[in-house]
Amino acid sequence: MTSANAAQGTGRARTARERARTELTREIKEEARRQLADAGANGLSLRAVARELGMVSSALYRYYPSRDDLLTALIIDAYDAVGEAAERAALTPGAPARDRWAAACHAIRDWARSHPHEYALIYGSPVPGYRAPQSTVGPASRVPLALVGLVAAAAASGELAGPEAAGPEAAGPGALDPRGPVGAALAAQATELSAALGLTEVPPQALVGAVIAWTQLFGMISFELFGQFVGSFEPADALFDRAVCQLAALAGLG
Amino acid sequence: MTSANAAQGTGRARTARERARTELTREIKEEARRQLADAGANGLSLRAVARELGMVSSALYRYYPSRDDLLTALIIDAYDAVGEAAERAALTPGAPARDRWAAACHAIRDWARSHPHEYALIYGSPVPGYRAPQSTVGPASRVPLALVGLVAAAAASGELAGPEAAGPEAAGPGALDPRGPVGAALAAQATELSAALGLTEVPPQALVGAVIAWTQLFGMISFELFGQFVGSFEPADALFDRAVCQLAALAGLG
DNA sequence: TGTACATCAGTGAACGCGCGTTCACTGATGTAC
DNA sequence: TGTACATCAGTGAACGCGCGTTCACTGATGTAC
Repeated sequence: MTSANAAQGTGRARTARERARTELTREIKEEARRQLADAGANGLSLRAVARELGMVSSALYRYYPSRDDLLTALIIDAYDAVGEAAERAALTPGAPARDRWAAACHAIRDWARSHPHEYALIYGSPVPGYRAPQSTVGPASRVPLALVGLVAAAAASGELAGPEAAGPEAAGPGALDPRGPVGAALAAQATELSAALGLTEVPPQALVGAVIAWTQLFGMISFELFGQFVGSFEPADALFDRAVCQLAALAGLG
Repeated sequence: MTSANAAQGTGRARTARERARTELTREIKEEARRQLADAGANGLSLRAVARELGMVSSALYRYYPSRDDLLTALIIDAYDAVGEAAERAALTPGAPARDRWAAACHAIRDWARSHPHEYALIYGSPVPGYRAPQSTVGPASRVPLALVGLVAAAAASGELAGPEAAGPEAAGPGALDPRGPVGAALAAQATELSAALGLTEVPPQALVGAVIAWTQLFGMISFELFGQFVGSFEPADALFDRAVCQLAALAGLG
């Protein structure tokens, strides 16, 4: 480990080749991200990336075996970036669950607004002809896991509002009750999922509430970024804030 | 008006040319929709459409002056189709508002599931390089109008649950209250919008609730169609049903 | 009813462009002795 | 420390493909007299 050219984790020396390789890999992805903005995922072109980097197109094949592999790398990076933002905001220890929830929602929205094309890449229409490989699944689940984890933590600490806290009228029409116990089919899916996640202490209706809130959150962000609010609720800040409060209530954090 | 070749609305005679033209216009859009499925909006190609119809590509320019105009026609058709489905379900007279709400939500989801590529075209990531013209705005607002109209009708008939019906705990933390009065910024946007729509009788928080519910609805459908539920809540029927009930409550129809 | 003219749908060739991927190669960097 | 060999990043040409759009044209359909 001779200072300058020591490898980060291992003690192996990093050769100039290795350094050049990581650097160029980074530059390729950076340029590709820039091109997502102009042309979208379908329009991402190895030739254009190479051209912009001053290389010949065939040289890129030393770094990514195909266009789809480059796309996969971008997708994983994007999921990791938004996932990390959500985790960082959600896992602030000490703060009440409700505040952590709001912080996570805002962190996700902020990331989406500052990276709209990467957001579209992962939460927009599927890229035709592209099948996401297994390696994207882990990164993709970081955001929902962070949100569900929040609810699980609240359940563990007794912060979670049960259905009995929902007031008299919420106890009304049985299965239609939006905050009451979930139906059998849904409960089965929920318990299976929470078992898979190792979160057995979270009650099914809270998990379901968190998942529904998760979809709402991204519905809101997608409408904002994809232009459905043009001419009505734009800017969408106030609408978003209110939705976040409602979501917290749905997830039992209200 | 000599029976067979009388024009539909006007009394003008329809020539063979006119009939051929409407027929081919229909066939072009039909084939283009088929290609959306394979290649997505970016991949929609005039040449491929022409090839499939047994025409030469330049012939299509008699029908659409450019690729983007064909895309616009598809977008308008899609908005109209989902809008009509929503209206038909929402405007059933007599039924209670809550049921009409659920019917509209299910009608929209059903349309989306049976036309996933058209759904992606209008609610997915924006097509790079394509600017939606003004003519799409009217069709695009049919769905939100149908939903807001439902809430407005409920308000007019006294069916709408006010904030006071939300139970003791909902009256809690002032501005954070998810069902209480909306803040000033949001109220201003809401009243401006309802004035523009000519729906002055609907209170701002009900309008805001309807809009938030609208975003949630499409968040749910997008996640279902775009694959975010793969491996967890799939099929999403039970989750969707529950979300719809919660949405009705948020919109004041619960 | 028949004829002369106008309209317009569809053809075929062309322009100029971009794409992903393969392959044999040169020459620089790294490694084992 | 120096040399022989192996590794591998990047080149340049090529393959075969598809695209949107323009343009001069042919020939069928429609219309006015």
